Amino acid sequence: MKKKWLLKSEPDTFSIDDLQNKGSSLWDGVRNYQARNFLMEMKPGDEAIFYHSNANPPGAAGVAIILDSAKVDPTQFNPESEYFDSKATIEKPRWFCPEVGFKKKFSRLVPLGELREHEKLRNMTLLQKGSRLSVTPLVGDEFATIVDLGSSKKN
DNA sequence: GCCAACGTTGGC
DNA sequence: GCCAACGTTGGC
Repeated sequence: MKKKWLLKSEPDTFSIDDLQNKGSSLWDGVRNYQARNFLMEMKPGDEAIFYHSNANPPGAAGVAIILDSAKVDPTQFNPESEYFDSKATIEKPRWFCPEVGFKKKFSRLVPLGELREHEKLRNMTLLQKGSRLSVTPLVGDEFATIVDLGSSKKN
């Protein structure tokens, strides 16, 4: 069974356009255990909403597809990297990242405010108070609902 | 830039 | 194991 996810990224760092240009990318740099556990659950063929956080406006920007399940995140071993983790060792890596491919960019960015207003997205993890997780599962028809919004004109 | 809501760290 | 201090996230 294919699962659906939501991946947050700051567009100043890595945007849907960057993913489109590269075609695919390791989803590295996640340094939160709960988010990591979700990354490790991802399977090839799973799809994810690509969400722009810390943007103006923040919102859903497109769709990504998981190309390969999570493997060891190489940035944790690199002292030059901002994601370096001195407590991680080759024998006991802490962080893992899947390979993520570009699927599509929405015809319009669906702003956070509009996601909040949508009846069917009421229980979405992203919208819960204080939710800062950068990787969350989508349930029910949340994924399809957001894709519909991103593929249509604003009402 | 502000600040609420978290997560992590480290002394005890 | 508790918890205060600190750091980060992310909307506004």
